[in-house]
Amino acid sequence: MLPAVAVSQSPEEKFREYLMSRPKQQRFTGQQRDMVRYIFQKHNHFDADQLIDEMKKDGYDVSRATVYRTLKKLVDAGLLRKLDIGPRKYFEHDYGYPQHEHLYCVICHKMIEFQHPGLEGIMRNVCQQHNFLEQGHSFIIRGTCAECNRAKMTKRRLDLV
Amino acid sequence: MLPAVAVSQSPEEKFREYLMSRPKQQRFTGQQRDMVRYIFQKHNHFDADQLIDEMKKDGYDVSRATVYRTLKKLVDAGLLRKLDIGPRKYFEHDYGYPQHEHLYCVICHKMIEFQHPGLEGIMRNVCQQHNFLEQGHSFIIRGTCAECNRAKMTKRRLDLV
DNA sequence: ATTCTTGCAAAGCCTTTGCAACTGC
DNA sequence: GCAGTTGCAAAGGCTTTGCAAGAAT
Repeated sequence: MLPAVAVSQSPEEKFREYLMSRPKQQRFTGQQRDMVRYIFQKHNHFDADQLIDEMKKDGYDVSRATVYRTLKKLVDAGLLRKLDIGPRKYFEHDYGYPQHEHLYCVICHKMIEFQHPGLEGIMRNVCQQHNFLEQGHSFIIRGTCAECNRAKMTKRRLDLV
Repeated sequence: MLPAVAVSQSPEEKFREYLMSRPKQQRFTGQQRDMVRYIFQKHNHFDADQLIDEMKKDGYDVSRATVYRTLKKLVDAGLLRKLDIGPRKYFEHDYGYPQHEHLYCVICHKMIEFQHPGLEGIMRNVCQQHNFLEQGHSFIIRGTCAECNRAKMTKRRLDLV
């Protein structure tokens, strides 16, 4: 987990502002407020289903359709980032959280965040070269994490006995 | 389009070899041969649907289910790479084609390939730091390509008249 | 002959949507 | 009270699968 980025507004305020400023005015409802608070109270990666399960387990009354609709708005508002990993769509904090990339463990499905000082320059470079206007990017390295590697090695050793 | 990488076998041969070497022996059928030849005769990015359409247009008799099944084998065999771009799954040559990353134009859906000498080192670095064993990666920069940017600018100029 | 592959259509999975009831402003 | 939101269930897109018929070895 990386250090947070200082922001002047709470996610909730920022979302209200986004809703107000649309060409077509949108409303800030109780369920949306619950979702924003719930999501920004912890830091992790989640997909729609996980969020629904967790929120229900914690006593919130959320409907699948509304969660999908609200997640879309949150991405649009710049509060969340969407990640495509294989067939699943994950979400993670964007507002108040630094830009980063991911290592994705194909065994335990853990996501490890990383930053690298050279990346930004490379991207700027490449885009310039192709006259390309970046809107966003995703850089995901797939493989096996330290723990799972250890487990595999232990297992291999046991198999040899 | 990048320069090809020299390989000793034809894609077809390499696929046969893969099929033979499985724990459970698999067969090389006419439809699979058609697909391998068709796919490796041109270089481009495609999804299952596009491939089916194009092959049908060119007079081949392919069924959706078999195309999906064969594409999966081709990825497994190391002939194709799979890309997740938003909701779509694209395929591209892996065998005989160099490692590269993508710029994806959100307007015209063009995919531009690029390579950058610094990337490999960064990845090796990051993986080492986390004791992570890489199996593959995807680096996709989303945005608007040179042509679409030009078109937008022209349009803006016209709108101002 | 045996075993794998094919094609169909049905089922799956995840996400979106039409619509009537509801609620924020 | 108006306009946007909700929840349901139904529809969507894309992919996978069960099964009987067909093909490869």
